Amino acid sequence: MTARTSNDTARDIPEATVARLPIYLRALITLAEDSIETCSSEELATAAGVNSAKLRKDLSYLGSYGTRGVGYDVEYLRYQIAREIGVTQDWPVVIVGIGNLGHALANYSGFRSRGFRVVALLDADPDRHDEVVAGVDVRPFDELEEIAAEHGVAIGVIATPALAAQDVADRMVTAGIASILNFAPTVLSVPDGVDVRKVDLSIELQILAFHVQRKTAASALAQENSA
Amino acid sequence: MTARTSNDTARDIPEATVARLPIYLRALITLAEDSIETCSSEELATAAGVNSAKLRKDLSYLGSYGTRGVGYDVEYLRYQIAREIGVTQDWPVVIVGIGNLGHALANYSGFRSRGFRVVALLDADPDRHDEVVAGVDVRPFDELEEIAAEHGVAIGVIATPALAAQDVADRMVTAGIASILNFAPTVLSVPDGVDVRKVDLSIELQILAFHVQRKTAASALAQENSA
DNA sequence: AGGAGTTTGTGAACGAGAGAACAAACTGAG
DNA sequence: CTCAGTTTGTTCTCTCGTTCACAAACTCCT
Repeated sequence: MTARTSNDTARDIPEATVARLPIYLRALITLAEDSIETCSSEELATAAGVNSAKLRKDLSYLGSYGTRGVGYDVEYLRYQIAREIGVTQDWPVVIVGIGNLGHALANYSGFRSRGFRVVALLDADPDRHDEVVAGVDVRPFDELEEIAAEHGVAIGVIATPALAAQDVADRMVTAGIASILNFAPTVLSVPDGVDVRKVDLSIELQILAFHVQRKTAASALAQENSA
Repeated sequence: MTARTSNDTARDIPEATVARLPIYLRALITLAEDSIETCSSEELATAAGVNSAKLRKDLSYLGSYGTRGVGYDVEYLRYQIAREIGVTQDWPVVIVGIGNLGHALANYSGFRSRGFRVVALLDADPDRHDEVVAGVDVRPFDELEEIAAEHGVAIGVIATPALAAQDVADRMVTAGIASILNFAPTVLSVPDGVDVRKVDLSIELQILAFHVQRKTAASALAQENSA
């Protein structure tokens, strides 16, 4: 997925593990809210919806933060994972495209609570400028470079229609944004070293539909055979 | 991911391949719109953002729909993939939770164009009932079973806050909905045979943040070494 | 102190997915 | 008809990820 460019000095953590760390983090936060101070790999795995062996192996890539015979200290492990992911620091983010989805993203509380701060909402449509969404000004798309430089933005979110997405991505790359979260239903082409993650709502539904169809086809066949 | 319950009579397609079929489908639709009648695996692979060998292997699970020395007929392959996924038929869908995200989902045109028809928007808040969003009535959550039965709903979308999500999922399962797309930041526990896919906005950002951090840490280190 | 009972961290087996490479099958020119 | 050129479908290998199983390390009770 992500291009490994430079020579990895840090021990590298498998991509599959990285994708699960935020899940563990959320589970730990929930446990902490319930005033639970210690948990076993089994308990944490259940809370995160994974196998306990997998959880232990994942955590072992970060270091040895548990105590045998006891388990993990919730607060301590929570901090270690947060530090590893990088959510102990503040991440300025720009969102481009203030349609329905852009609105939803701007209002999503899960961003702010994880250290992601929306510093600007950008839209090409002049009618939307000077609007205020979720306490943030909507600015002209042309100001992207300026805003990115000013706030040190490293992460950009694309919530435009498919047609505009590639242009937006190009401009983001020019502006020095090397990590992009793309909600537009398009394959983006970007230079090496730029990290793109894609979220596609209709693809998720299609995958579900495939499984539904397979299930119903299988049961119809079973019924036929038993007749 | 998905629990394989029944004895698979159909040749089974690897999960990784299933996840890519909708991408191929979209690429084919784009090609068709550009009046391209034939394409090679290389061209289609580029349009879909994958390796051509992987594409050919994926397609080979569906059957042998290409012609050696020629390539694939765009329209024919498009139909075959659509049929395999199941998007040639109509899929009634309910969305629960009409916040910002629910609104965005209800308005998302990519659903309707792929055969997903939103038959109802449900919300527990009585103030929202009889509102109309994207041409669809907002109904009380209590009517879930009734509506699901009436329209033969097989797929449910959860766009509620985290706290409500498990209850909603339980009710969906009771109502016979065995495929759930969950946008709430929670791990759902469901009986075997129920298929849950999760989309988590803040997790995607956290994964990006991890890579940014690693990149900047690596370059800082490189700079240090060269000094 | 010692032993029974837990629970972590990890080595090793296993399975799934990615990519290279090539034979099979087609087209079109001569 | 034959041969060169093209492109698919598939086999093989390698890498990555998952799971099992167990030694190491800790607690607590006697």
